[in-house]
Amino acid sequence: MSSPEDLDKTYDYAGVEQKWLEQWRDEDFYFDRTSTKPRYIIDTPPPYPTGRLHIGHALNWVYMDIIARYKRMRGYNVMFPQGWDCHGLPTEVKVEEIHGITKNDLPRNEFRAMCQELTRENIEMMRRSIRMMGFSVDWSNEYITMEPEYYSLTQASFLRMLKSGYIYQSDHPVNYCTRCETAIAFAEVAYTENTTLLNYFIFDGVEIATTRPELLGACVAVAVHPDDERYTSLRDGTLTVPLFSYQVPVILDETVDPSFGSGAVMICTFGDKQDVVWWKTHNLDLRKAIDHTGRMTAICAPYTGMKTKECREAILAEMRKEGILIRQEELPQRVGTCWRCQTPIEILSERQWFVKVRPDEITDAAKEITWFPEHMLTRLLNWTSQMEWDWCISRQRLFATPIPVWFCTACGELLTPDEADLPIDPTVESPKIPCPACGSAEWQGETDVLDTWMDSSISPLVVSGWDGKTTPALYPTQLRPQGHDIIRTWAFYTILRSLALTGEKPWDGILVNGMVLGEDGFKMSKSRNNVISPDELIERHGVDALRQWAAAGGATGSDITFSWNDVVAASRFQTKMWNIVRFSLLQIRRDESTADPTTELADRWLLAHLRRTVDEVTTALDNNQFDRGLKALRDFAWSTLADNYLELVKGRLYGNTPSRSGAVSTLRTTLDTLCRCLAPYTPFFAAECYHHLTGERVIDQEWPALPEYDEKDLKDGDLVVTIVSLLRKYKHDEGLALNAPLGHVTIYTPGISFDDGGDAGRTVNAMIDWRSTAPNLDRIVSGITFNMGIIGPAFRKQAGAVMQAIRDLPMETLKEGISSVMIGEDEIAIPDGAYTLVHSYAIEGEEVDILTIGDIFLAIHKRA
RNA sequence: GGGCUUGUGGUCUAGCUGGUUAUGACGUCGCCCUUACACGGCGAAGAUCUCCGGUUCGAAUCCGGACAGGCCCA
Repeated sequence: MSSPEDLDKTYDYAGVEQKWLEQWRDEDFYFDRTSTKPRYIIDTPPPYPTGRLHIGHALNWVYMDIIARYKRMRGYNVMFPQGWDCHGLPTEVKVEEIHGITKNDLPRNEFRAMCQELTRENIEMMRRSIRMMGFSVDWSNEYITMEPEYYSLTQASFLRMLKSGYIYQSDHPVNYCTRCETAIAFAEVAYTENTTLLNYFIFDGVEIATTRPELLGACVAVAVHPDDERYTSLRDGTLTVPLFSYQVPVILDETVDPSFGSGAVMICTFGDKQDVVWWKTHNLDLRKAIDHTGRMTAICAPYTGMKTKECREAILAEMRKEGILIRQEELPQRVGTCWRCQTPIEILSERQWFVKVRPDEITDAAKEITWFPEHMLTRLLNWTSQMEWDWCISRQRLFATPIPVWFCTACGELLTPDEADLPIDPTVESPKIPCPACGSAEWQGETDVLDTWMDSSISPLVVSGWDGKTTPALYPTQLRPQGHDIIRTWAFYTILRSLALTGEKPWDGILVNGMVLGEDGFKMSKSRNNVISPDELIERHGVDALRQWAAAGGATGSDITFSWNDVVAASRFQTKMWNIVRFSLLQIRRDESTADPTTELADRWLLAHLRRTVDEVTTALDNNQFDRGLKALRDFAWSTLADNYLELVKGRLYGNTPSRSGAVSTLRTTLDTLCRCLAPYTPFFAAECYHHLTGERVIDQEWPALPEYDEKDLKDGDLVVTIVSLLRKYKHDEGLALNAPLGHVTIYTPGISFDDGGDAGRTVNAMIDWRSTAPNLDRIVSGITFNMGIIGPAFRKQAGAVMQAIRDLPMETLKEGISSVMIGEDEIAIPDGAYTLVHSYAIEGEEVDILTIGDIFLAIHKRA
């Protein structure tokens, strides 16, 4: 224990945080694979290594770290691993930018190496941030998806799902980004609003409206509604595509909206998702008009090689020339764009790899998982139930996990590697065997790579120690913490993959955090200039203040509006708490007695409240209600302990009575307990205080377990506190200083006899006489109030009538007390406590001021 | 257009399995530098709980509708 003189007057968060960062060892937070304690594995979200941790990460990691630290104190063997989800386009783009190249300028492997190098640098920067924030990460279980140990597992998972029929390849329309030159999944499509032109033109005599005239060369049919009488004559016939002069069938389909445009729709492969549906149901031809670089193909001659936009203008110009363009209207629309680069997506038909989506399996598993908050489950269920296409997992990129298969150049036979040989890059390595089907020795490696979600969706398996084959003994994990923005992606894919690979759910629970909004209430964005960086916050108020903000800024799961106020309040709480510790240490240090401490009512009362607070915090943390727990602790420390208890016992602490050490020992227990409870929230602050108090490390302590308390101590203590506060208010109203002598006060507590050990009198500087009898005063009933909590349930519909009947009784009757009341012919019993009489007092004899709390009277004798 | 969600003093926020006086913070006003803390203490003012309707003896809380915001999607 240190001497109080060592404690600075104000809490130096920067110094303290630095000190404990140096003190904690990585080993302190390791998961013990040999332990017999119950396990608690957190499936930490692996961030994309941009090099910067943003405030949303901070929120997410604070939740996890609170849980990790709390569970350790509760006796769990906790794994809080850190992963890095490396692959993806942003890094490719960044590398191109840094080196002034495009990825096709150099060999695949050289480009990948550049991506890896940048990623390693970024990971290192983010590691430093995570360490600086004191997150108790288990670095012995770190994983990096681009490293061979990890992506060989990604490849193994691919091969297993290929074997079990979950993965197949097929020619199928996919969402395609022509800038990134890759297929993307629906989950990666973002939608933006804009206005486009709806062009009306004559299509072989029929008026047709289209927003995509550039796809005219990809037209494969014209569709009309079967009941549309305007087009009866066209049924079963064909039309000639203008400008391109080839025949397309006219088809009938109920889903055509006759009121949109002219009621005739041109179907192209593919203008939108609806085209795909019609194309499939009517078995239409496939005409590929756009290639994967976004240029028009040979079938679009003479527009071949043009970008879609140029082609659109050219075709419209040609239509005008031909005189078939009738008019153009503005049309608001939502355009699907690539979520990474905002380029409008095209729907192209390509040979791609797919994972089968089995919505029922996923739905069932999702329901077995405990969702915090519960309603987030609905989002996943809604998304799952409306899945129309399977998940396209192949990408035409470079920095990603290679798809580990080869094709025979002679016969097209597919060959997969032995799992023992993973990881492999099929574009670099070749099989040593000839083709089992045709005997050819020429192999072509698959150049497509895997969607990054294929990497990250096995994270719970990997941290549980998956060998690529059998379900790990530590599976499933206990908790997946993540944001609600990626429920349809990461949560969805992880459940799907877990079921495909193990048949089990990946986690027992999922904790979904909200987004952090800027101070203006909008999503943080550079363009709004409302971005707050964690660094800025830490610089100004320290890590613990940031953590308090994250924990208490809002209810778990809801979006949290950033507020400097909350951060400042957090930092003030630390100062307050620090001063409580300083003051207490001064008192503890003066404690020379070795005898058993004499406890007073106030001491027992404080411990009762402490126990209740611990219970509240425990329940809150067990239910991921971080804000509730922290608020309970702040309220207890500031109000109950500092403003009430310390004020009550100061008199004892300053004196030398035998009950002094009772107060000291109470303070010791209370601060010890408070530090432990604060440890998950503000680990640096708690560590520092605890060290001063006990000389030990709070991270080595167990969660507090306090004895049961006596309800009477709680009630009587509350009464003393109320009395003190009433007397303070009285002083305030009388214009007296709070420490001014108040003279003589008689307190009548009829039926209750208790001993406050003189604490109340010393606190308000008065001589207090406690009487367990009613005072000898004349009193007049001046009104009545009803306790609806009793009246309501007891009388239901009759409540109003009962209250009126009681009000109608003569004051004299009420004064004597009633047990029943007549309503019409019926006698109705009135339960105890159903009403309270409001009194005024007639003062006789000595002139006293009267204060009342219920039936308790405080008589203040104006002269001592 | 659909699904989910939110709407509480000047600002942010808790409560929302219905029950006396609606939580806390910041801000505002008054008094107090009482030997831990003025980043403090003691008090005060400030809310028709978005609006309308319903259920109920009783609604911030449950139901329906409107308006507004957010997220996800068509």
